Amino acid sequence: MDTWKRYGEKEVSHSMAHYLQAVAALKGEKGFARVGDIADRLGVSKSGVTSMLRTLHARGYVDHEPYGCVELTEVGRGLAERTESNRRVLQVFLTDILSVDESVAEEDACMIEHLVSPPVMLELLRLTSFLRSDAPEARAFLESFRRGGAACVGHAPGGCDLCGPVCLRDALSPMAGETLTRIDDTPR
Amino acid sequence: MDTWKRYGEKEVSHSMAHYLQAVAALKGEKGFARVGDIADRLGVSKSGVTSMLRTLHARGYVDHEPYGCVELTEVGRGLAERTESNRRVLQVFLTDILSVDESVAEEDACMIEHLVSPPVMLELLRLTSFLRSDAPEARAFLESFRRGGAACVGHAPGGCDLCGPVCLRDALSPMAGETLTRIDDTPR
DNA sequence: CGACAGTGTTGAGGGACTTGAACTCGGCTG
DNA sequence: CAGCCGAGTTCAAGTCCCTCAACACTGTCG
Repeated sequence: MDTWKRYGEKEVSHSMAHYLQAVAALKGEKGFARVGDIADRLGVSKSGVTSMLRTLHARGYVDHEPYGCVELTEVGRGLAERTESNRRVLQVFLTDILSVDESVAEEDACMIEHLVSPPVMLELLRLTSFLRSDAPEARAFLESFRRGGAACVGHAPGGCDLCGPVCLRDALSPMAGETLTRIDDTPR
Repeated sequence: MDTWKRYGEKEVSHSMAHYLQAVAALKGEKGFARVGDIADRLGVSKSGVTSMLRTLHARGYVDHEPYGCVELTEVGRGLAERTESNRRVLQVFLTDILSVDESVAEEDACMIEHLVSPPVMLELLRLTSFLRSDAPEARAFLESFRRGGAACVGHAPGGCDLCGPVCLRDALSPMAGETLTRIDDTPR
């Protein structure tokens, strides 16, 4: 099993994804993206930007002639837009459905936005939009869920069906802060 | 905005998380964890293992005297178990709720297991277990959802409420393979 | 005891990403 | 048109994680 090694073979790394998003955002906001603006926006040095642009150019994601502005290629723009959409959907799922703090949601979304595969994003989008719709099944479910629906059905010393030998709830609760208080064992 | 920079400041990196999980798994399976076993399991060189063990030891996650077996510290065991639980919950959410292919779910879970924060995991666990329970609201909702509930409510040229200026569905569909066929615009 | 096989470590080196210092480019300004 | 200044680049260096090659340890068997 070496699924885990594919981590380094992702189309874009976390850094790359954010450089691409920065370029796209600057183009949108000011019409052009310069090295210094990218550096400021990302909080990195200009030399770091130059060198990352070299990498991104080598991969065919940006065009950048020395001392000039940065342009996204078709592929680069697609990646930037996809990452941005992923982030947005994740953020909405985390805040609106899971009711997690805005700031936590933002951070988590930012961490994983570039790692979630298209099929998963597509289904997550569908789930989120359905849950946010006014379909009666959705409203009924969400209401129950928000009132404190199940956690760890089947929870028992030595293992629950979902989280395995060491209950996730037990492992997580001490670190989850106030969220903890909403969890209890009484399902439905 | 430099949330994105905290990526490198996570408690454990992707690699570390998998080394810790490997040690925990080997201890569980054979009672002890040796350098070579860890290397085989992860598909890395033994020297890589030695050097990572040095790093993990420096952080207080493992004990390892030269030429001896590897032991997890309390903290290390906690991290390994938490990551493992995260993976399991994510996997179940992806396969059972989002109905994503087993292999895709496995890969995605593996990519993000160490990045998702405890409050999010806790709520995701609650959502997943509630949706899998036999509560009537859950069954009704899931049934509708599986029949093809909404995607991109509000979808319109130029932007949908959820996925932003560039619709996630449009960006994703060409790459999502067969999943695509299950998506259409007709909500409920 | 002593050599061998298996196991583990060290060390040199590489790729990705970052920084800071020093240098270059290009356009304003006096 | 000379000088200056802001913007961008190059270069050396550092960190993380990995590899391969060479060396060191350990336990077993003759």
